[in-house]
Amino acid sequence: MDELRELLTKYALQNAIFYEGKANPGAVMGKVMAAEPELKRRAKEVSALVREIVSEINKMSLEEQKRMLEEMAPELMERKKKEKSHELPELKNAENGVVMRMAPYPSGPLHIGNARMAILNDEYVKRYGGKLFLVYDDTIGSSEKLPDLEAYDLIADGLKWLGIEYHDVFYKSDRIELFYEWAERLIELDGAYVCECSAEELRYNREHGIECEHRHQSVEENMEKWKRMLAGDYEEGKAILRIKTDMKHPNPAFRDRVLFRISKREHPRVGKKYHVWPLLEFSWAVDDHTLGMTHVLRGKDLVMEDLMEQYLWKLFGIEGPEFIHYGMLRIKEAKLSKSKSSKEVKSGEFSGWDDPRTWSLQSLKRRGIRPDAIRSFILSFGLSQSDIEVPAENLYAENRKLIDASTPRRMFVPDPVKIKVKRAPDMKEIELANHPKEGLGTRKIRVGNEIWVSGEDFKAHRGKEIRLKDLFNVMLEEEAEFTSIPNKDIPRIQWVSDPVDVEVVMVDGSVKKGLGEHSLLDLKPDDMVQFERFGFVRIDEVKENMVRAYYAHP
RNA sequence: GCUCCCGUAGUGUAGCGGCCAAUCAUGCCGGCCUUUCGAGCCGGCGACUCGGGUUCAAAUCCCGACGGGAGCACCA
Repeated sequence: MDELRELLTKYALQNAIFYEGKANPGAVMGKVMAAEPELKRRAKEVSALVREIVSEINKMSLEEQKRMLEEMAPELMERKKKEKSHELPELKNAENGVVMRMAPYPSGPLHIGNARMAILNDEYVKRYGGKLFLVYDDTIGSSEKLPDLEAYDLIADGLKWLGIEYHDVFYKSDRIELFYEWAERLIELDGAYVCECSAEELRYNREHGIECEHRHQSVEENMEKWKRMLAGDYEEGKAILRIKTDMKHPNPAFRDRVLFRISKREHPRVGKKYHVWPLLEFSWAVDDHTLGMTHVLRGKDLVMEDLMEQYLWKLFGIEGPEFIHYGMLRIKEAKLSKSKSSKEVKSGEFSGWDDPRTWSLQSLKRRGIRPDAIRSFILSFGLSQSDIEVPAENLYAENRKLIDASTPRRMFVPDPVKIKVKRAPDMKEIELANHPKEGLGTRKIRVGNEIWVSGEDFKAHRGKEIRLKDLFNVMLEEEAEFTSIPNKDIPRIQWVSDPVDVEVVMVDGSVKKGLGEHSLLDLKPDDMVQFERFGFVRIDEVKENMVRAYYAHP
């Protein structure tokens, strides 16, 4: 047997014994090519030979095949498992370090969608070394999207909590004059013009590829009108600075976009100092260059902005960073709109920026979700460009992994129903473990004549024998008959005696009221507990006879 | 309508010409364990959108269809 024939036979035998005695020529071929890449040049010849050998081998019994392989190449008898890592993909041109940025708009706190932007940046800067900047993208916005002074701190708090390390902070609102300088350069390059069309005209012209009269103004005329814009000679909406691209550009979104517009609204940081404000594309074209960015991570909704920035850099003759996009992420249970939440918070409909319905980082913190859980959750999406909708369950699973072992168990009964146990044995106090597996100590529970169970359990098991978990068995009624003490294989339900009032703020903002065991009063805010058969909660407030908690997840 | 992006199990995700008869997580189902419907352990279910092409070889490359998303704001 020649060398090639022997090699092919080994792999064919291996494939056959892995798959019930029947080898597949394609699969064998693949293995062979992977093992001996230099055979690729003789692929046709090899392929024919494999077919021939496989058909021979498939005539043999599985036993014969095994014997033969054992003789020829025993090392191939075992299946090897391949290890795979699930890391973020490499960035191009990042070997010498990176400079990256996070650019939140301060209209509210970061929500879990914004956390993706922050975490991805943080991961890459830590991987390659370099700098990460926080750049508040606080231009004047729009009437639907207003910058808000308290949002600056909410954002910084959220980043800190997430463990994002950044090296410097910038404010767009401090850089307006820099943008003016670059605007004038652009006008001088005849790359932009002042347009006095109305928003409607502009939209119409853009849709139909029509050039308006202003497009043909001279550089001098444009400069003069620009100066008048800065001087305040125009009212809002009466003049804008537009880039000159091509009104017939196949992509309507690319046609002569607006670079600066007039807004006389008051800005929360700089007041009425400026009334000519840049738009995102222009300010970033300048800043991505002047701040020395190497890579920019942004959502897929901003691809047009890449093109505009690149177009501007070319006009200016400067270089800019690489852009990397990720797809749109939605949490199924959350409606990720900052402006909507903002209204509900301001109106008092929500309890604040940490109301669970906002899905802000603050709200997740209040529910007892760990920042590390958010990080693994976010990293599980990688850098994919698909638009995805993920159930919050995935986040909860990550969090559960982190907290389960260290979280004590307690009993809690929502919508309690009081029962009296007749002829109950005299048990003044019992001692229960805080966790079924981990050594988290014990606590004592005083047992009185009156016992409460949850309304739901009462309804479901009324008239039947149930076990009050860790206590004894009863026929479940308002006047419950004691039956026995030893554990039985019947439904086990939670109960409380010597109770304290408990309120649990649920994810939808509603409040679940019930009773919990007395030992809850020993807890402190931020402690996590699992209410058995109810879910994990974070203790938010402990008063004399009342405990308030936030629901985390099942 | 135009432009761009994306289509791998229920949901996400890895893979990016042969080692894929496809990874991992989550979910679901079953078993064990357990005085929680939790956790753990074991086992199972479940996917390359479709049609052409290139190639000895396609989830992977090319073309087309279909499906989803984003942009076309004087928002970011």
